[in-house]
Amino acid sequence: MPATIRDVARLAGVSPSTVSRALSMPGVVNPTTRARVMAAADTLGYAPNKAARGLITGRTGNIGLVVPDLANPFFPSVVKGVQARAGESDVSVFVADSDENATTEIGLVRALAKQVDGMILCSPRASDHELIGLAQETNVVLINRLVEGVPAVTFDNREAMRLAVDHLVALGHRRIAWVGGPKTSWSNKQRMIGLVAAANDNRVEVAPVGWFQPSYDGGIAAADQVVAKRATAVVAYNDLVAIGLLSRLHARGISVPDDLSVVGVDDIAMSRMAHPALTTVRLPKQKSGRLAVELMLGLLEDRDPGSISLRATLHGELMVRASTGVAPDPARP
Amino acid sequence: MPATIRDVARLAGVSPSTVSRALSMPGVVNPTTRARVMAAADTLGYAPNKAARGLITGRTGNIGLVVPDLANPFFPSVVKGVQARAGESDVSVFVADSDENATTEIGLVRALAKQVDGMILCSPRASDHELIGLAQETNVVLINRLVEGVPAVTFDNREAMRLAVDHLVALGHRRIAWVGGPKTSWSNKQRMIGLVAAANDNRVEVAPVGWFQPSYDGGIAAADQVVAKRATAVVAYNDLVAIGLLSRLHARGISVPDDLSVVGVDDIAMSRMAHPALTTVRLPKQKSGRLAVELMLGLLEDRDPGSISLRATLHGELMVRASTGVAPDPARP
DNA sequence: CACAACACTGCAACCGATTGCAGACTCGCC
DNA sequence: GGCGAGTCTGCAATCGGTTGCAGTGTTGTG
Repeated sequence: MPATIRDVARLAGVSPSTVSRALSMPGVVNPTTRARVMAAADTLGYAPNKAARGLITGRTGNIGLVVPDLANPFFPSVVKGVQARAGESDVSVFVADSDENATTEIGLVRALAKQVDGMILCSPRASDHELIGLAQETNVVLINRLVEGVPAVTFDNREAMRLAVDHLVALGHRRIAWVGGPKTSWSNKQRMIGLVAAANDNRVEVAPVGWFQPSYDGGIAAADQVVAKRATAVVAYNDLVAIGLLSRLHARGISVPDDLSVVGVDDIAMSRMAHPALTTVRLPKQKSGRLAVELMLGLLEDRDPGSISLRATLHGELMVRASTGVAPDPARP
Repeated sequence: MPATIRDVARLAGVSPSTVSRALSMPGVVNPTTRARVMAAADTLGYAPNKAARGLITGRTGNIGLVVPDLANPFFPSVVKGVQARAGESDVSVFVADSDENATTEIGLVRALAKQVDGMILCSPRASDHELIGLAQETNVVLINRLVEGVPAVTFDNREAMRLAVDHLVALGHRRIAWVGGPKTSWSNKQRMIGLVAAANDNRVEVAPVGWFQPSYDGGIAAADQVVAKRATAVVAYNDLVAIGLLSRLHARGISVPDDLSVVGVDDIAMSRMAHPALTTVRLPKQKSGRLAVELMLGLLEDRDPGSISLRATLHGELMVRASTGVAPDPARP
């Protein structure tokens, strides 16, 4: 139904090859002819079929993006960053949601791989081994995950946790509970390590509470254990968990921040809407998406590995809001 | 780099055509041969190139989905529904975010149209005219928008508003404020009409407050005008707006639901996390996505229009939570 | 045993684009 | 006028598949 290159060629009275050249290699074709072709293409509303072009050039002008869960507000921000940067270079983005499932994730990559020039995987759930496998089948850029030899954009998790801890220490907290995310999550591990390191440097205690779903309900589930730890502050794996905590703490009549300070990580939109508004470490989510696309474009540009940077690390920023305050006076039980 | 049909053919010692048939028309090929082909395909990890197949069959096995804003929690739910249903039929989904921009939206559809069998547009921002245009260029299914002659899945907005109004009336409210969404939004119009109709039937007043961004900030912006309307209840265009209202009302010391009851529409995840938890009309978001895919598959199956249903209407469900209560006693100022 | 019917399989064309190569034409210069 | 260089254009092959048609081999029947 839509116009093909042959339709344009016929209307312009030239061969398809000339149309192709007129459109993608200006200068090599006679200006007069070119104008005629352009006019014809215009009246027919012609747009080249990217898939067909991809067959022969090996470049589709598309990239794929897989995220674990679009319902987690962290990811849409990344998606927006990716789409924005991709749009600037005229590449289309195919987004897919893996439902937090490693198998689905791999399946999606395989299904999309042939139709795109490369895949960006955000917080992938697959194993290092599987990711390395994918990376040699197709161009892969990771976000929020570090795997040997695979280009990646990551957040400086150690630094992020240091920001959180320094803030709490400055408020007089000496014992900090930690509500972990999924046990197998790479970023969870990084954050845990960062937290412990920052706590040690400050000579304050860390009380780990275990591993929870990175969701509101995960926070709800963790809250009572947090209280039992008798810490004066708690750092959660991410904002969603922190907001779950806030909710359950409120229900139990525990005052935040008077009895307990709460800190999250991510700074999703919901965090400033929470009661009290959540203190958190803002991660540059959109920027991570933009950067991932840039790495990808670099990968595609020169196949020569080593000539471009394969790593980018982004820094977080502490957003102090109402969920943190000075530690309760220990003299006052 | 990845295996082609020719590689498989060579390994199995047959021609490419046989491989093609073995894979997609079982029964027409000798079981022994078929087994050999399957084995070869397996060892090579062969998967047909959908784009190439699409060239000749006219079917790519992909569908596109455009939403206005992935950061609005309403849309990811729809996306998940679409992906789930599509996955069951082995079709891949390409998701794109139009940034609430009609021009971007159209551009995305055009860019994707050639690489997919059809496009699902959720809450499109484009004009009826433009949508009709798109619908004759490619297969289009709409969600949450009704346009003459274009297949669509919609929510019963009138009924939704009636549920909200009946609930409030039962609680004794006689004057209901209405915080509208974007002026040009189709669903906003429908909800406004539904609200007024339900109010008239119940002989209660409606006090419209104007049009606002369908976001948290939109709710914040509307709150003071709502208060000035001296209504005892307010219905917001959607939950995001309602939650914004809650926040600003709280800041002003207005008690919800004692002074003012608040009702939203959508039932996004955030609504039950709000303080107080938001009473709202739940719309079956995932289901709308699933259904849209089903309409699309029907469209693709038989090109014969008229043989399949082109319309589906989904019903909402009232979720009573803590943000609504009995109307304050008018005798007690 | 001859011949028809049938089940499989391969050849070749095609989908919509790109591109190496060669042919046609123009132009300039001797 | 003839020749070489240079510019532009078209032919045909190709990408990875699918499919109509024809050809081969096997089987069944008279």
